[in-house]
Amino acid sequence: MAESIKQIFGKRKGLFVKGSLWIEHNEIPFFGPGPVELLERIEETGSISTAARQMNMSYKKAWELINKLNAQSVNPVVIVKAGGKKGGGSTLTEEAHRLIGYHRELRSRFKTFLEMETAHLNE
Amino acid sequence: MAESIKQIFGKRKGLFVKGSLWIEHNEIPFFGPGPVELLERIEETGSISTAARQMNMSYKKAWELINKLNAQSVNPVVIVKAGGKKGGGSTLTEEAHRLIGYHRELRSRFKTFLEMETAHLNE
DNA sequence: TAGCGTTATGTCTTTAAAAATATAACGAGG
DNA sequence: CCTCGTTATATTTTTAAAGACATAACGCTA
Repeated sequence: MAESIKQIFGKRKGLFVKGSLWIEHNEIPFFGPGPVELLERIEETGSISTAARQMNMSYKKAWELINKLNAQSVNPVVIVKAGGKKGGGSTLTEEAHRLIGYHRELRSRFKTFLEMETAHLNE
Repeated sequence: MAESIKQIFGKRKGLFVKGSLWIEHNEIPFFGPGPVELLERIEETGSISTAARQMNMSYKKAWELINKLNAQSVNPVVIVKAGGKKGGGSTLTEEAHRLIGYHRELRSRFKTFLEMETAHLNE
């Protein structure tokens, strides 16, 4: 079956099954690969702005992501403080750590799925 | 594990794992859900333009999709004829049928994957 | 050869998303 | 009470995608 597909393209290489994955809460998509990396970097740096800089993301976009994330969960996922020592900063809550861990596993399973489908496609 | 995630959101319902899937050939994405439906409707109607109309898609966009599809495969997937009886028309080749069938199966497996992950997420 | 419905393209406008820019609030520490 | 780096937010500009419009080519049929 699959080998009859790949020969449509002639070449052996360069045929992949790709995809993207996210979580939706009440119809609102809220957790793709971007937010996860942002959370991880916030944990490392303790700052939304430097985390965003590292990812080459505008502070505004990062802040909006965090804001949305906090709004959709019962308890905030990132606790933020403006002003004070070193100007302020942000730290992750337990919920954030759980989300990161879960998403890592989910993405790993998805990666396996895509690799299997790609292998199947290339016979 | 998963139940400790869902309680972050408080509510029981409305939590889904969603995703999208496509095939890439030489880094170029070329086959998502849109093109499949277009192919199916071309088969039914024998015409790109009426197929596009049915999907509420502009003829131009439909034509670009078909063009790209034909360009990336060794043999054309849709054979098109301008002018002639009834003004012309389009028919699918064997390759198109194989693509449609394969894609249907692929999407079915993906659907199962998403449903399993959603169930797992909601415990 | 005129008419018809389709394929084939170019261009222009509209819309939406992203990026850039600017500015204010915050609050501990010097 | 001033500075500093961060969070918070509004406004403008740029860019990209989609859509709308217009027009020509095609070739069978009458």
